[in-house]
Amino acid sequence: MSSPDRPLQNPNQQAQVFERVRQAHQMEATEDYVELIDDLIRTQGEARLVEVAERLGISQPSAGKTIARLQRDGYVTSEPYRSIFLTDKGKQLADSSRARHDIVFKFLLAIGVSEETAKLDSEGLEHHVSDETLGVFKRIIKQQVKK
Amino acid sequence: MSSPDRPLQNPNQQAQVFERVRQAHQMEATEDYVELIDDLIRTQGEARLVEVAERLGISQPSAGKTIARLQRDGYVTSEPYRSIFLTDKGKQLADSSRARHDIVFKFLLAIGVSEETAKLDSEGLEHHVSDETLGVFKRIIKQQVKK
DNA sequence: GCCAAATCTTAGCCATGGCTAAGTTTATGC
DNA sequence: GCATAAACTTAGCCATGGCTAAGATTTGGC
Ligand SMILES: [Mn+2]
Ligand SMILES: [Mn+2]
Ligand SMILES: [Mn+2]
Ligand SMILES: [Mn+2]
Repeated sequence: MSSPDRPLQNPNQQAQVFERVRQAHQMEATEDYVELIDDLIRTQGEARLVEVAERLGISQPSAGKTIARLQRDGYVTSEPYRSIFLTDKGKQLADSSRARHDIVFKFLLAIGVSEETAKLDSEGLEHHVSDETLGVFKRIIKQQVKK
Repeated sequence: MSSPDRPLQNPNQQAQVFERVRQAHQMEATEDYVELIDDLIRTQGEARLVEVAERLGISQPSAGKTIARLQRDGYVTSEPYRSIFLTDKGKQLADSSRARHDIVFKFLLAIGVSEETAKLDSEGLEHHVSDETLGVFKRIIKQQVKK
């Protein structure tokens, strides 16, 4: 029942690890919103607040507040009572976020995770995968396809 | 340059995916704290606030506030100016969190990610891995060891 | 074209998790 | 054992991201 040794690492190193997670979380809402807005524009022609809120499972005022922040930070534009548009910056973030999300999703499928679980897990995992790890994921997806 | 089809899923289903990520994030601080506190008790004999704060890379008052919440929720006990102890509930959460964290870390190593990146990525990823995916990770770690 | 329903905004609330500044208590060194 | 340093608490600030209730605007049906 004894647990394996786990020597403490350098305090400053460890602090940098947690700092990086906090940074990832700071971008998370932004990435999920622009990705969703882009999906809605592609498939429905426009992104309405009511639909963004419904798909996130939150209230319209909550979604509206975050949209205001996204506008403040230059990811979207929106006028009162109108639908939401992505800026170039927002579109670029949406594209890269979706690409990363898709790789994480396909990777999970490739190693044998079910569709349903892959969909659930990838929504959270996507924001914490480094470029290096993403590269490894891509390689494994390719190998799987070959077989 | 065209992107693959990505039909929108059912709104309610999608909302449940995001709801699950929000739940995971709600437990995240708790898990990281009890895991760290347990590590400190194991290796240093006790967990002092000053060290918790230093290793998380945040101020002492910030760490203290979260410790107060953990106490309120029954994960730790602490008296003013004394070190921090885990309750049974806290110890159990620490153990399962560490086990999961270790599996995610070792899985990344097993598929070819570097030590440094595995350490960084696993700190965020650990909170979003379902039991099903964790099972697949374990299997792949075992296979790797056999080779 | 008008009324009702849908959509969106505004106002105000809350919890979490960051911060700094300043005060209190405990520990340490001499 | 006393002075100083270290550790901890308190107070008060902020941003994010949830909520409800209620008011404003737009849309759609007839
Ligand atoms: Mn995504
Ligand atoms: Mn996501
Ligand atoms: Mn996360
Ligand atoms: Mn973590």
